[in-house]
Parts: sequence; C-alpha cells; structure tokens
Amino acid sequence: MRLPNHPAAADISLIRVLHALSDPARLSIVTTLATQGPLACGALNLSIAKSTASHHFRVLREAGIIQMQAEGTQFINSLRRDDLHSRFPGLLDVILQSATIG
Amino acid sequence: MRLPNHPAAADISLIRVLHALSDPARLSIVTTLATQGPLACGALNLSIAKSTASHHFRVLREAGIIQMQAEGTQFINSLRRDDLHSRFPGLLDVILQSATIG
DNA sequence: TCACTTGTTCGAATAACATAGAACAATTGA
DNA sequence: TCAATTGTTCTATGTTATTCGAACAAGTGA
Repeated sequence: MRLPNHPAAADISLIRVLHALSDPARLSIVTTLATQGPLACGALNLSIAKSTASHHFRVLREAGIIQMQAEGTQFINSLRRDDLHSRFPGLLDVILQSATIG
Repeated sequence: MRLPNHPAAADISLIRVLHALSDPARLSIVTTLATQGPLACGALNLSIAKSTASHHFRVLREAGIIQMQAEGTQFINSLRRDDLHSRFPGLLDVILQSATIG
C-alpha cells in the first residue's frame, strides 16, 4: 500500500472541493465524519464495493477534505477542518449545515 | 426555443448545486453575475462555443442557481440569491467568497 | 508461519459530462 | 418581407467518472 499523500492546505482547490462533495456517497462520508468523529473506512458501513469506497476516500483525500492515517491494518479518516477553514473560511461548515437540511 | 423551466426553491438540491459550481466555466459565470449583476449570455464574453455556453447556462438554471428571463432576442441571467439563501442559508455567499480567494 | 482483517491498486465496463459545429426558432429593425 | 441578432437544440466526439471484481500489500494475532 502506498502512503496517502495529502495536499498542503494552500494547495486545496475550490473546484476540487466542490466536485468531491457533489457526489452523494462522498458527501455522506463527510457528514458522517463530521458527526461521529474520526472513523476507519470500514466503520462507515457503506453499501458499496470496497474498491468503490476506496476510490471515494481517495477523491476526498486528494481534494484536501479528509486526512487518513494508518493505524494497524486500518486507516483512520478525519476531516481537515482547520486546513479547510484557513483556506476557505466557513465553506465546510455551511456545506455540512446544508447537508443536514436536505 | 423552449421556455426555460426553473426548479422551485424547495426543489433545489445540494448535490446538484455543488456539481453545477464544480466546473470552472460555470463558477466563473456565477461570480461574474454576482459582481456585475444580471447579464445576457453574450455579455459574459466567454471564450467557448455558443452551444457550450448554452449548456452551462442550462446546468446552472436546472440546479436552481440562476434565473433566465427572455428580453427581446436575448436572455437575462440573474442569480437566485433569495431562493438559494432560503434553501441553503449562507451557501452561495461562502462559495462566492471562496471563489474570490482562489 | 499462517490465516484473517483492512484497505489499495489494477483492469475493464458503463455512464456521465464537456465541447463544438450545424441547423433551427424567436425577436428586432430596416 | 428580409436580414441580423441571440441563444437553443440536435448530433457527434472525446474525455472524465463511477462502479466492480480480482489480485495484491501490510499489519495482527493465534
């Protein structure tokens, strides 16, 4: 397994963030992480194939939205709230709030 | 020409809004409308084909982000700020602000 | 060492999207 | 009536995304 490379905060792109969050599965992952805190990939009980889930985590990671750190055989995912807030203040908060609305 | 049908405010979908804004050309259209007010399609001087521009306006319209109203031979585009704000408070503002950042 | 767990990577199929040229529709103005 | 303007729709093409199964890699624990 290759080490996941996360973009620096300064390299986070708005277009990429919006695109990453415009997929239902990925938005669901992000809202779950926001409400339940850091979780391993498998802990999210996504009803999709492993490889598909891995793809979505990768898109979120490369967009700079989540951080993945190895912990034993699993990867713990957490939101990069501070980095996102420093780059695009309020963006994640508003999107999370909007997601709870519907 | 078919009349453009706009979704009701209540039918505006977060996923669709995020997807619509995750394209550089469309985000550019929206930021231009935000700063320069209502404009005809041709007034935006987009460096893309007419048909491509028309496609992007359609995506924005169907996502509920812009409103188009016929005015002579042209269509005047304006942001649906109030509808968006009532559906997803703060979302458009934060994205517009983020877009100015980079 | 060996099975098990967790998640990645590869390859391939399918779907969705962006782009543009050509033809068309509607309005305006001469 | 006729040409010009404005933008849409149709059709086609190439690119990008999504999804999955299968194989792989790395750690854990017996």
